[in-house]
Amino acid sequence: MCDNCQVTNNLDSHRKRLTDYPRPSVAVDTAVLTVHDDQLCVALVPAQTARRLATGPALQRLPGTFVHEGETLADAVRRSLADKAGIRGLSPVQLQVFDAPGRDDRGWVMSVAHIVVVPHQALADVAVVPVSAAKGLAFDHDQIVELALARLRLDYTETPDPARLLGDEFTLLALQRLHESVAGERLMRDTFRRGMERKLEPTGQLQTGTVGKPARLFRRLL
Amino acid sequence: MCDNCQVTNNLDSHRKRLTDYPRPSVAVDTAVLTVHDDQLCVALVPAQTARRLATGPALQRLPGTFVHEGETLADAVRRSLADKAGIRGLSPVQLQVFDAPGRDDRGWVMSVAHIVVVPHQALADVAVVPVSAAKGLAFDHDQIVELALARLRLDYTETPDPARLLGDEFTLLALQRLHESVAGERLMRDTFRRGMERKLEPTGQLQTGTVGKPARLFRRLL
DNA sequence: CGAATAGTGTCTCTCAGACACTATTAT
DNA sequence: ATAATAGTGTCTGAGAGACACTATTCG
Repeated sequence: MCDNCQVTNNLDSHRKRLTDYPRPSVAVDTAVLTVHDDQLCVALVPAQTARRLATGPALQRLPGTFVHEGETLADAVRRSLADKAGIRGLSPVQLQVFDAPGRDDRGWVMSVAHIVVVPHQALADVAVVPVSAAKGLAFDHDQIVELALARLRLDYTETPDPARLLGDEFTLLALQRLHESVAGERLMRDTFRRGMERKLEPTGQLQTGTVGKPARLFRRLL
Repeated sequence: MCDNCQVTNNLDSHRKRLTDYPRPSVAVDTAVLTVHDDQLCVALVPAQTARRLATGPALQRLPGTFVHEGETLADAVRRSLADKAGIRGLSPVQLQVFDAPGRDDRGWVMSVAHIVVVPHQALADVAVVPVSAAKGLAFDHDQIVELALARLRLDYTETPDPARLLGDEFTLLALQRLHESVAGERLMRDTFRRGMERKLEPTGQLQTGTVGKPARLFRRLL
């Protein structure tokens, strides 16, 4: 047993040692997802890595930052996105730690992957690409996008617009279009309506100004 | 070893070096789960905290350790369990990072919670208590147990003994008893058999030496 | 034999998938 | 009127829940 870690016998000696051995840098990297033109998209920023400097072609990466002392991971996510895109009021969800030694050629860096979902308008200043085109990213960010995608799709199979991209009131058609964009495939109208209508309540109001029979507006239950 | 050197080579000059940031200590804490006497149990070790020194009553915690440089989180989990219980050949599954500032009164410590499932015989040297009795643990370890429980139960609803507690061959009754222990409740025989038999194949052999009609032995598919 | 467990059959209810039909609006 | 969308009805097949029945072993 390493005696840096065998610390439980004497608290005072351990207090000294906590900062005495090597510690990793801890970063957060965030898959910022949105829907634009019926496409599920992810925000990317330019990467500044040794590989880019050496080989030329511009690498892209997910926005991220190192965690500061006294800050939670979620706070670090919010800070990095506020700095890079001016987005606020987010609720980051933690996905997984990426800890492979050598994943970052700058040294010992662990990254805690997060997911955040925002309306497309909030991403005016950021490059956004369809998730299908987000390949070949820096570090292990391809994997993070994969994970985020799987998580988001799972959430959207169970709950009507859990990320609240549509606001509080919406029609069933708008909801279905959104869920189809997230899923990346068409959904059956009957099954979708039956499944979702149980988790919604009608507001009593109708949508106006559209072609066809006016649709009822719904609100999320609970 | 000097990680400053390997860092400075690759960094842009205008960037801060990795080691210029304050870095957290990163620990792993593991919910070691097992089934004993039809009860789902978790391994606990004595905790040595400031609170314990102040108030007297013995606190318990999940086994854990700080992560070493050049080591993955899974390796750290294996090392901590090999040291404390002599267990080997594990496949730790990562659950979640606990990062609340102040969660550890020794300083800035993040803990990556893990789950590991082992046969009860492997835990001879460790104190094991039913999960229902694992309350009031040190740090945020109550939450980790909760999470681990939810995860394990989810896995066991979908797959026959995913942790392979029963070995490679078993009867449907043994499998059902195990799944009931994990779930903490009785399961319906019909539904359980129908659901599981699709994911199993009969070995062609029968169990011997038991009361009643001899049961077929099954093996996991795939 | 009776107790205990294994394995099969079958009825009902729910729900997904699929299709058809009616209703209401804009152009 | 026609296109387009909203909403409802209904048939079918798969599967869960529930119960009953037969089969095989031990003591």
